[in-house]
Amino acid sequence: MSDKTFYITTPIYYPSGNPHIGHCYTTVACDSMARYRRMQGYDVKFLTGTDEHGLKIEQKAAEKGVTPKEYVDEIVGTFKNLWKYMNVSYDHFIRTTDDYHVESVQKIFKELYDKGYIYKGEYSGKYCTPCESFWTDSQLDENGCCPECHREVTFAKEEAYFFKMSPFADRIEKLLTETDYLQPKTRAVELVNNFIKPGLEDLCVSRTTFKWGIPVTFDEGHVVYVWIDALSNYITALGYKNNRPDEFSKYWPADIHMVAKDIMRFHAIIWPAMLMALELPLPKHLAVHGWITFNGEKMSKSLGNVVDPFILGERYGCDAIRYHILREMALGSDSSFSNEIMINRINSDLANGFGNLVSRTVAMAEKYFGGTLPEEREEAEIDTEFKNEVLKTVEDVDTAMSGTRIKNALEIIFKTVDRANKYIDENEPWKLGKNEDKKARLASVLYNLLDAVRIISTLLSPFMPSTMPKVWEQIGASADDVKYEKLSEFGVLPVNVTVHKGEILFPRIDVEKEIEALNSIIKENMEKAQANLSEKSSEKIELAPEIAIDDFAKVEIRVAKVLSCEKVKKSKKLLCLQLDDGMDGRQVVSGIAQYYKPEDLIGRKVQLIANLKPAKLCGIESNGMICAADLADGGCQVIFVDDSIPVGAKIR
RNA sequence: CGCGGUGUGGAGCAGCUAGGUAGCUCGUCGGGCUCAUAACCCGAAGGUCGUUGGUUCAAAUCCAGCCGCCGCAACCA
Repeated sequence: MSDKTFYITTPIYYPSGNPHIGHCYTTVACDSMARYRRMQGYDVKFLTGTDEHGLKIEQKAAEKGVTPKEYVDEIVGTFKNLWKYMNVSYDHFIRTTDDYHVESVQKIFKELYDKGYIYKGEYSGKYCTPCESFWTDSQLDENGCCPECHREVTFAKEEAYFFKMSPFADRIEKLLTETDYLQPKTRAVELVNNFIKPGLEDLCVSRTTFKWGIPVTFDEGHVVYVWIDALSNYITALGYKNNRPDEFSKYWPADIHMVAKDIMRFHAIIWPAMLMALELPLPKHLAVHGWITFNGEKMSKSLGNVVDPFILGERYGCDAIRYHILREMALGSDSSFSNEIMINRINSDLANGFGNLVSRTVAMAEKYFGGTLPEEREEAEIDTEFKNEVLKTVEDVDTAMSGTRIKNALEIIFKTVDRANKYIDENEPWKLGKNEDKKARLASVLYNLLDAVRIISTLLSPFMPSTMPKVWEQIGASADDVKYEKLSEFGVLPVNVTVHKGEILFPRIDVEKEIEALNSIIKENMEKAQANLSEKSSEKIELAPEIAIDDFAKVEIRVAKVLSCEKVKKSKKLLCLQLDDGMDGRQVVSGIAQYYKPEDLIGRKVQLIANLKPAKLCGIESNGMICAADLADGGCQVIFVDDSIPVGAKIR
């Protein structure tokens, strides 16, 4: 093994549900980076895993009537199966329930406490007693109630441990703005402006409201909250402060943490702060990629618009799925996945481009030479140019991969595939084949093509590891021929190489037929999801605690008429309504902009909670609220009042 | 006036840092070829580079304003 090391990680995924193509995205990208570096001779450590603690898992397990551990064990199994299926070559799979991880986290927590970075304080906020949960204001539902059970919340305090972030603010800002830690860097400004400039708040790192977590060793009742538990997996997996073999000194700091943009913040700010507090070196790069949107919509499990990666893989082969994922992936921006884009991509690049190149080259070697090339050769001037272009790809790919630009690397390789197809036309081997005098020239052309395929397929092997060995078999390349060191020259395959025509690598897909098939699968899924939703909502109606008539009398509901209505600028959800309430008129802000246009409301009569304490939303005063019903699909419908009822009438 | 990004032929994008013939992939049309997975190769059509103004001999590129879209933050009383 080389002394050059390469440590790359995926986030650890939260096993509250089965994995989907979004998880594949990050994991397959890391896998191709890991395989690429391994091929180059690096001593690679590739880590993935699952983040298994927390309230949500505890609750889901309770719903199913199993222990949290039993619950996650099952889902972790499906993650591992998917990675196996997608040919993901992780070196270690960490689970935050693993003993060594628990041990390390407890030590890390204690160390931070001893160093004075963690202190005991009070966590205060809106608390829902039945759910035993704290909620921030933004998590509450539209009535200011618990988002889980929709009961009233109370203001409460509990003891909690906090991690001091402020001492690290300056260093983190520099890390983000002055180094190339963050890829792409455009997001640095966003982070600095939104979080660092307003002042970093101390982070709550323990909870007493649930049990399913790592206990704080020196204070019974407290469990370590997600941050320290989950983020530290990147070092506990290396044996940091536990009895696993010490790989920490070898692999740390990590070369790349790859994450999706939704968890960028934690890896860009909190994780560096933790490492600074522990006085450990910082990771070299944080590669942030965008979301996947499917058919233009955000992917959503509850909507059911996600096609299961297993099903896609079964239809087109896992390498085709891997290729599509990697080819569309870009750091920073979102990528839109649609069945049509995917199928067209597979057809044009893999079937027509690469697959067909291999097929026609091998077929000609068989047709003209019975499979084994003769040794007589005749090189031409045109060959040098071709060879140089092919060899150039190797360095270009390396440049792209060094910047984690996987998509770019694939673009470069496929440009060379096109070049090779063109080389065939330039030489018209089918004409050479008809002329006995030209056999030596023909042998040279075919040899150059086979050797070019050797280089191309070797470069592609980190991205499509299942298919490339089949290519090597077809072009008669030995394991030794496809080593990375041999990519810098032509003439590696044996002079009298023997080819073996095999099965079609990437069959062409019938676009219309497949899209129809996939759409019906999606439709079925969505119907199932809908059915699930309505089933759940009908089962789960649970009333809020009983109230007395006096309590109800406290609420004053009156009929009001909407005089005018406009969107609150700079907000997505808010409409600002001017109401005739039978008194002096009033202004109410309501979060229904996504469901109603201003003109839909003007002139209509609505129910107004008239004695609600005024509040400011986005800087605009709101005096009361409008009654609306929540719909099962997450939408909302205003309760309009019959026009015959006069404005100001009291409702009870 | 919260912060940031983006707007380029039908679609998706590159080019903009260091101004000077507008480029790539897919699609469309025409031609060629027949070794190959109805694949491959060549050619063509198609763009006032969001809009208005400014700087300059010269602006997709620099500056200012406006419009549209997206993301983050805020926010569902």
